Amino acid sequence: MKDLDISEVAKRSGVPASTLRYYEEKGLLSSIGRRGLRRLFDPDVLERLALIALGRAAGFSLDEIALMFAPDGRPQIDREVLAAKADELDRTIRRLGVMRDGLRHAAACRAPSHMECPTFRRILRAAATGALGGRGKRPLESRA
Amino acid sequence: MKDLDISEVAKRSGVPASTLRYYEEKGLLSSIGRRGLRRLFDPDVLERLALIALGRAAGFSLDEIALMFAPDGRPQIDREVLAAKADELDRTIRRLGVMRDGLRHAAACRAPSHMECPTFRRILRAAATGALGGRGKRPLESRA
DNA sequence: CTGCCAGTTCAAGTCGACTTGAGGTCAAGA
DNA sequence: TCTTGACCTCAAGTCGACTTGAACTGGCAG
Repeated sequence: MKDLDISEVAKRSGVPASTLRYYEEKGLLSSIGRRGLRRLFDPDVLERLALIALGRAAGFSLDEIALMFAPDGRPQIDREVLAAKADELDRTIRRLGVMRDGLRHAAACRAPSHMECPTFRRILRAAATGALGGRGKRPLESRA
Repeated sequence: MKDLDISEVAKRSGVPASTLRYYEEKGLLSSIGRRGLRRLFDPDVLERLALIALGRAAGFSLDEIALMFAPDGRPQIDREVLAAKADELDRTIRRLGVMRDGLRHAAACRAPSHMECPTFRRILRAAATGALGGRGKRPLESRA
């Protein structure tokens, strides 16, 4: 009785059934068979889902993650790719750190208007020149 | 001859004309008049655009940014909002730092398969429990 | 045997920030 | 005066990761 049905996988992993179907369609995971119409999953799928979640948390797209699984299903992760992503995260972290400090400063600044604060104006200039990467996607989810 | 036409603003700010129209439609900025059909902008719009770029870099949505401008056009930024965003960035930065270290480790790890590396498995468990916020939006643009 | 309902498929919708395309206007240079 | 072409509007498309809805199926409890 090891095989799991989709709701069981959803419950144990916290991933909605619709997402599981979507992942299967995308080739990120596969069901081991069917009982009638219903998918049956090998319990290993839970580890696979953890790997996917990890990849997502690291900023990989689903397509990138798909490439990290060898045809046989085992993770086959290129160390260079990992290092490159780590470097990318490093740059992002630095950028966000600058922003955070700027926000912190602006929040505490006693100048009557932010525009009169030299620090704020300096950061503003950086933003205007694109140095802060203002054209990127949103750095995180607000969860609000 | 101070007023700028849209291509002039685009050139000086680096923001495409289509985006400028979009921003105007969204209420993030306004043109000062028209010459025929053509919009004319006050040079102040460049500062406004810098502010918008800054807000985007900090992770605010366009709607949030719109709220930061008082009806009279001056920035009217709630210090609490700034502090809250700074805190949010702090959490993101910490999360990304964990990820970066994990990636770095996995990239350097000599275990034959990542699954045999205790550190990797520990991070994997964290991802599985959602501790790494795997359900958020992508942390940054790959720019690739 | 039968009805229920969890599960299925496939297409379409959502969200945010823009971009693109079709078709129209008009100030300015030749 | 006529042509040019930058600008205009409005609708629709794009991208990624899913979610939602309508219509359908079939294993299992009664």
